[in-house]
Amino acid sequence: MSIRVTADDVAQAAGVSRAMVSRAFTPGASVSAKKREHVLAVAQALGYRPNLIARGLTGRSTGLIAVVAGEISRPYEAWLLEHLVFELSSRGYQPLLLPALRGGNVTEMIDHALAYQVEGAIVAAGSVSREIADRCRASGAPLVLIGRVLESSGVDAVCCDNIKGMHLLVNRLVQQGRRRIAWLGGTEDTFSDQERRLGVEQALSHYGLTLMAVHRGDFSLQSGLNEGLALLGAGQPLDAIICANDAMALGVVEAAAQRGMRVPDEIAVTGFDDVPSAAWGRCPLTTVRNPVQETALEALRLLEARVKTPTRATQIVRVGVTLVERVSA
Amino acid sequence: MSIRVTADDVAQAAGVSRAMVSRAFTPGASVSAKKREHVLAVAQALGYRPNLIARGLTGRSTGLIAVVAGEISRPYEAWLLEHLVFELSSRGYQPLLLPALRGGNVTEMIDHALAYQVEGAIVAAGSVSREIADRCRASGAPLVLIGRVLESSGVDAVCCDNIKGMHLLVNRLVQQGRRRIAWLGGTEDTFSDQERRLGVEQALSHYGLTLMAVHRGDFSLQSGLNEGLALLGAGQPLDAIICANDAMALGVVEAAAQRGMRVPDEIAVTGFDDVPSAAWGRCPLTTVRNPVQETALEALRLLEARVKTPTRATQIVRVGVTLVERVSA
DNA sequence: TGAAATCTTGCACGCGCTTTCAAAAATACG
DNA sequence: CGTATTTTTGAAAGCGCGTGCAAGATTTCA
Repeated sequence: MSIRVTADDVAQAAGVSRAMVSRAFTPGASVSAKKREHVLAVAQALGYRPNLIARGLTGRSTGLIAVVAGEISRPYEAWLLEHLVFELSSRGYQPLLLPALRGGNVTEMIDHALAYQVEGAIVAAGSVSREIADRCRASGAPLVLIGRVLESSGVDAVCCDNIKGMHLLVNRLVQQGRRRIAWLGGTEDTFSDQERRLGVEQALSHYGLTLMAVHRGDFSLQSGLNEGLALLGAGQPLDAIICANDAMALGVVEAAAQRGMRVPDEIAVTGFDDVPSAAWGRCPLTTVRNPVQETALEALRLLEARVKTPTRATQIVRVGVTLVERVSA
Repeated sequence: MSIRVTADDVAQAAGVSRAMVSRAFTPGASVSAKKREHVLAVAQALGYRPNLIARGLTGRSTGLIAVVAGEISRPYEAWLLEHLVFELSSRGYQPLLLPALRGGNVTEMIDHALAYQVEGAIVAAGSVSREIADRCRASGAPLVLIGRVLESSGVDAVCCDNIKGMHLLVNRLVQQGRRRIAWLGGTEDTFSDQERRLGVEQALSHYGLTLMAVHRGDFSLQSGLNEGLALLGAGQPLDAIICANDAMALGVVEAAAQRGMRVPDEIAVTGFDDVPSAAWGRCPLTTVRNPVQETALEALRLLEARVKTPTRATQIVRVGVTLVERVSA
């Protein structure tokens, strides 16, 4: 078997022209059924598959979609990525995975991916500049954002309803009689962090309340533990800590245990996302369900819609959230 | 700005031939420094980047590497994938992510990736047939296996020392005086499952012991809980449960809590891999550290070495493991 | 059976790029 | 200053594929 079998080899072996081979692999092309079958059989025997790279060159689609994901080892990102990749490849696309390096330049990564003639890009990490959005548009590769919205920039996005989610959580806490509430935020300059905090403050002010303390972590379990210890040791009597995501909430639960405080009796802790591990462990989390599958689906829908109609109006989809009541609050 | 700027456009704008543009972008090519600079400047201004798809067609490398990962939402797979992707892209490769669907055909996926002229494939999930290994070789795209070994088939692989890991664990349990030991295995037909179980039985027989019970889960937390409840409720007095991975061990810890049994006093539980979450929660796991970063690095080294020397002898790298002593055993 | 309509097929071109080759320019050396 | 050597450059030939076009084969219909 040769190192690389091309359409020419198949044509020769099947006694037809090279064009016929190409047509045999193109559904709906003008070939007699008999000949197509024959060509396909020969191709099979020779182990031939059309070179998708070469095909992409002729103007036909490459099927490549760039996916920029955050730190995959974090539960939410991993969960989302899994759905994204699954949906993508079951639709015949190939995900080109770009890591959003710490402090790494998403712009540069997308730029690089563009050189592979990707048909589109799904960005679920880092922050995108208007500039890169324009580059994508110029290349005809639509951009879809997940979990972040680039205002008034013509970029489609899908994002859960952070504000409503936090309203649900705050309502519950207040109804439980909690009044001394602290906020543990995530990485600064993060869209989710900003919207979620806004949601908390809105809901609180509706009850005439304000945050008693504000700390900031980096969305990781470890930072949840650290900041949790700090919050609970500050001498200020709190009765609830609202965290910007589940991982940090889990860390805070741990911190409470280390401080000998009972959750939820002495202190309530809430998360956000409802990642799989939120339901487990010492204290199952009361949290907000962020529907990943629906998110992934919507992102693809947006992408395909824009490929089909590049000029359609920018669309920002807000997927719905629901309160998940477990034991931590 | 045109929808797609090509080398021709740049050549025209810079007043040189298209070949010059190509050379300007090829390090070490024969171009005068002055002209290269000029061309690069014009290219920059026009927003030109060489089309990597077209470049790949000319026989130069595409830089694409297929990565087949398992269920990304599982901690170990996510952790490994993160390292893999990071190392890959910091070396200038682009990971093409292929999901190993449940019951999905790894063969078919790789076959598809081959059509993208990938330079190699790293398989960390599913099981590969000899057949697909041959196809890869024929295409000149080396295959590297992670965590699984395809005996006598000329496929390079990197895999941790499962046997030794289990010896370490069993030694510790026995030294603690535990004798009534059960095994909770993972998905059947899995290389890790088989080797790890073998390791346990070897070590046990060295002490003249045998397993008191054998159950099987699917490497998930949930199955750990289910089987843990079953094992602990079977009426048979156990003093240790050795699990095939951390996730199941965490589930068993949970099961013990539900049964009102104290870990490690009444029952010891051990994991394998030392995923980040193993150190957390109600009962930090005593486990075996599976060095992911080293694994990822070795896999790339193997890949590159074989690309460079296709005929080199098959190499199977066993990365070392260490015992991580925490509280669960 | 013959002409018109319909399929089927092969040729040749182009996608955007790299690279060989030979010609042209620049440099070296006597 | 002339020739030998080296460097720089452009023309052209692919890489593997899809597709428009026109010629050839087949079918249809009168």
